[in-house]
Amino acid sequence: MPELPEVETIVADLRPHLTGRTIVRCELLFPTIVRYPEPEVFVDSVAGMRISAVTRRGKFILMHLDNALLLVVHLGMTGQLRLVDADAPIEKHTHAIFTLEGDSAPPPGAARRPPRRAGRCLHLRYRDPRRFGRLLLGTEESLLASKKLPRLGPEPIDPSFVPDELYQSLRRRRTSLKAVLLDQGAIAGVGNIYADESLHRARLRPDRMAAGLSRKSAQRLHESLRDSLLMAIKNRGSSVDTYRDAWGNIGGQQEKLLVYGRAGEPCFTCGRPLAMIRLAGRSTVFCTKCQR
DNA sequence: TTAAATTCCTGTAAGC
DNA sequence: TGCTTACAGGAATTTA
Repeated sequence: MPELPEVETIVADLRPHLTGRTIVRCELLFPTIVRYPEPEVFVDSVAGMRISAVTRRGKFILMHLDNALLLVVHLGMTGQLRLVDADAPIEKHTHAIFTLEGDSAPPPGAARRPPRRAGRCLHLRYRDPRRFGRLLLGTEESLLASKKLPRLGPEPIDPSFVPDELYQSLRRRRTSLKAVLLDQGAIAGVGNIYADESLHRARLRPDRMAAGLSRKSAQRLHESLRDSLLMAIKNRGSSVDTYRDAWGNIGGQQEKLLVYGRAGEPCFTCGRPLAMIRLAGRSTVFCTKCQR
């Protein structure tokens, strides 16, 4: 599942190859993947637009276009954004194809080159077997006003996100720690993998009430959350399901996960089998001995 | 107002 | 072997 580290990896990969390029046209093979505006308007509006920047907010990929327009991509569970040669075979479940202006010169400072040959058109393709993802287009104001882009909490890896901010958002909530971590309005970008990982690192039970957590424990959670996310970014994300980077490669963090996907297996710290419960509608794995 | 439950969707794996 | 069924989950929507 693409969470903050996976989305960050894709954005960092795409940025040098998309910045400054123009979208020649857009083709929707599955129009309802566009949630706003109407698909026909979307297709007409992106054509001819230049991409001035590529950024991330929570799990959203933001492509900044002319006229303050944002082309927004949310990958949902199985969404993939790939940069490929225009003549590459179209994979099953490809829902949108953006043809980019041809330019044989690779962008300066490109760490990884996409698989393309000089003089060929590039495609940015969106595929998503489970179709939980979505595409949006609009100004930030219009997307927020229409509630297509939700109000998001602070970025957990931003230096401005301090322990006290986490403490304050936890103490207001009468639900589990896990539920708050998954709430995008509380903290942006955390999903099921890194919620479980950071709670384990912080030695906190996921079903503990958020309100009532001590300042000291909140500080520990703040640190482990940042550590989990930054380490995953360093390892280019977790490919536990279908996640692939912009070139179709898997990440490396799945090899290093402490609890996610390891229910019944021994805890790396104490050896006790990891427990699994259901919290906030999600399977939740933790150690009953190490996490209190 | 807030929290919990439901819904969407398809590939995969378990069970018979 | 082949079919059926349960499960995975992000977030919008609905219900409590």
